[in-house]
Formats: sequence, C-alpha cells, structure tokens
Amino acid sequence: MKRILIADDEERMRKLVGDFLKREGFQIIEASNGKEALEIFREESGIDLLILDVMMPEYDGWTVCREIRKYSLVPVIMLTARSEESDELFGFELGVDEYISKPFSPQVLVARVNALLRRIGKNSHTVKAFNGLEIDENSRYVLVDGIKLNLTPKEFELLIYLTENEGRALSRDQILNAVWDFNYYGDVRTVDTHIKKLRLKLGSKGEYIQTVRGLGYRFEVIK
Amino acid sequence: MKRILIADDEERMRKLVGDFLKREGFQIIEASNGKEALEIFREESGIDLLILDVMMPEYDGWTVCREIRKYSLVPVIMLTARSEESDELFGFELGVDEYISKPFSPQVLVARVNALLRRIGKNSHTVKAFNGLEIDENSRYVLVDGIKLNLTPKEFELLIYLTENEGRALSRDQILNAVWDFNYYGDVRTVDTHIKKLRLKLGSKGEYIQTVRGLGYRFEVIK
DNA sequence: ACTGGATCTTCACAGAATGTTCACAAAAGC
DNA sequence: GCTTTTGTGAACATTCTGTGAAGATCCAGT
Repeated sequence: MKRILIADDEERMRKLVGDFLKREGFQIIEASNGKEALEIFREESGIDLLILDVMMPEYDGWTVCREIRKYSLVPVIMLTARSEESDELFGFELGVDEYISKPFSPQVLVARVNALLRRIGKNSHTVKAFNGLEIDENSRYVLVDGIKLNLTPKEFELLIYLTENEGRALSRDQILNAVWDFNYYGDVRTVDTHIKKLRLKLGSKGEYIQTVRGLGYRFEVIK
Repeated sequence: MKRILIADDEERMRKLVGDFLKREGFQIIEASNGKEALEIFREESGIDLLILDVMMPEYDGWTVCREIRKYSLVPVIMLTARSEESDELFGFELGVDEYISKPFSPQVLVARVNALLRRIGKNSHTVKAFNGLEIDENSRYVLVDGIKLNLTPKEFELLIYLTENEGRALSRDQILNAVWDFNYYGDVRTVDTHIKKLRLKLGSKGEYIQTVRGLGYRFEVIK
C-alpha cells in the first residue's frame, strides 16, 4: 500500500484530501506545518508521495520541498491558492513534480497522484547496475564485478547518494546535507575521507567517483 | 543530447516550440500528423520525450498516446486548446504525463519538459548549447564538438558568466565583480590571462569570445 | 554499565592543480 | 610612427585534494 504524507495547516483540507485518497486505497499521514512534515518524512521511512500546501507555518511548502530534495527524489505535489506562472516556474526548479491550484476537484487530485505514482513506479528499481558495479538498496549489497563488498553505513549511503545523482557534480555541502544530518556542523573534509575509503573499496570502479575540483565530486560510469 | 518529437499539424506551433527547446540544447524531430508521429517514433530509436497536439489529422493526440503506451514508457506532454478538466482526467488515464493548455508561455513548456525528464531519471538540463559548444552546469561538463573539456573552476565560472550575457560587451571590472569575489582587489589583467586559457581550451570555439577593445570581452556565437 | 572492535571525524602535511602577477611582444587605433 | 591596449609565457603565490594516522564515538555482546 502506498503511503502519502499530506502537509497543510488547515485541518479541513487535510481531511478532505485524505478521505478521498484513503478511498482510493492509500495510507495517509498528516502534518500540520512544514517543520512537522520534514520531521515525519525523515523518521518515517517509505513515504511514497508528498502533498504540500504552499502556505504553512514554520516552513512553507517551497522550503520543505527544497530540504527534502537534498536527499530524496520522492514525488511532490504542491497545492497553491492561486495559479501564478512565476510560482509554478519557481516550483519546478525546486523539484516540484505536480502543481495543483485551489480550488480543485478531488478527482483531479486523485488522477494526478495516480499518474505520478505510476510514473515513478515504472523506474523504481531497487537494484542499480553501473557497468560492473551493482547496488541493491534493499539488501544493502554492493557488488564489484560480482564480488560482494563490505561497506560501512556511511559509505553505503554516500554511494547511494552519488549514484542517485549520476552525472551531476555535487558540492561537499550538498553531500553533507544529503548524507549526514541536514544540520550537521562539522568538517567538510570529512566527505573527502569517506570518498577516499569508498574509492579504495570500489577498486577499479573507484574511478567512477570523479573529483570536481573547486566543488566536490561526481559519479559517472566510465565505459 | 535529449531528443524530442513534436507532433502538431500547425507548422507555426512546431517551429515556436521547437526553437525554444533547441535553444535549451534539445534535438527536435517534427511530425505533422498523428500517423507520422507514430511511424517516426517506431523507426527512430532513442526519442526521450513526446509533445503531442490533441487536434491532429490522421490520428489525434489521444490515439497516438494510447498506441505508444502499448510498448513504450516515453514521457508524453499533451498540448490542448482548452483546459477542460474532463479532458485532463481522460489524458492521465491514457498515460499522459503532462498537460499544457494553449496558449502557454515557452518558459512553462521548457520548465515542464525539464521537470519531466528529471523525473524520468534521465538527467535534467541546465544545458546550454552554442553551435558546437555545450555547457552542462549540472555535471559541470563543457563539450566542444562533443568532446569533454577539463576546465578549472575559474575558467568554468568565467565561461558561464560570459554565456549568460551572450552578445553583451562586458568590462573587465564587471567580469571581476561577477566571477571573482566582489571585493577582490587585484590586477584587472588577471581576466586577460583567464580569457587566454579559456580560448585555448575552447579550441575553434574560442573565437566565440571576442575582444572589445577599450572595454573587455563579449561572448557571441559565430555561425 | 563495561569492553573491544568497528566506524566516524579531525587534522596536518605533501604534492598537485590552479590563480596571480608581471614584463615584454604583438596588435590596433590615431 | 607613436601611443594605447591586448596577447602571451613564465615565474611565483595560493588554494585544493589525497592521504595517513590519531583520537573520538558508536554499537553489539556480555
């Protein structure tokens, strides 16, 4: 069963949306402000979709989306009171997947939720393969040329984050925010040390982790 | 480079949409009716996204989408003249991923295309293309005629700044303020040195960086 | 609560890569 | 031809990354 987190400060709205989605067979989790949404998302694992109201106390919908995008690709639907193009553009840049302006009919909402989940569901493999490097997120296996590696938790999560962003250059700060707690205050160079260990353990596939001088690192498969 | 198939019977519309997307670094293939779209899609491999007009001769957009969904998960954006909810619902059920109603601004289109491609897993695009010179801000790669360059951080940022101001003459001071720390106190001629290195690395595309005597430099694509 | 081992973090140093300056050559404008 | 401006190469300065090791922290088993 798919789990959906709804964040809206109006209880009436949460109930309306929630009821409709429950009827469609989804499990609903509610948050009444942005901060709560962030906390719940971080603690509860396996949330499949987020519905965020733009206007919320503590953190607004944009902020919540931005924070979550630092470490997750979970689909996000944003609810907004008015339909302004500038807002919409802004949202897409933050990584909002859908955009529904109030008032909306529940059918439209349900249709978009289904469409979004269908889309995501099709390319959600728990096993990723990169030319001799296989990663199974569920069983936490990493295989290099078929040989199982023994990675520490941090190393594993670092590798996951890098591969999720294959081809993208990531700054040390981005990596820290994503792999460590997002309010981690420590030495940025810690990333380097973990990269070093990861490269070592990955052996020949360590070259997939490239240094982007002046910025950070990038994962890219070398053929 | 991502390839996009545009199917619309109005040539004017194909051109409008196509031009905007080309400027974003996509490769555009056109079809003037539904039947042609289906044929092209089946023959050409590696099409990354479909933009379909609802109203077309031969087969309409819905039909094309339904047919293609039988064997492909390629993302589909549907263009429609009016924004009716019933149509939208109908479309989501057929497997339409996005839905844009005319008239629309090209920015919204580009934003949705990027959002969709990002979602699908192919990487997103901050890619700019200038006649043989491609710049991908995400991966921090710069390609000249398809070959990757190795630029230093300063060189990269300088190039970004120049291209962002394509066609505009920029003084050395402007460049210093933008690319270096804004309270940088150093030799203005440092810019010259970096321009030199950049031109060298860009090879034949180095000519896009023109000297504006008495002022500074200007980036302009030479056809 | 204790202990030993694994893991994580910090730090300093070396070497490499990059950035800056400067002097002179070349080019452009008058 | 003279002056001003830009191109260029090399020397020098600075910054950044890789690395190893030491110390801190976490965790499972007792």
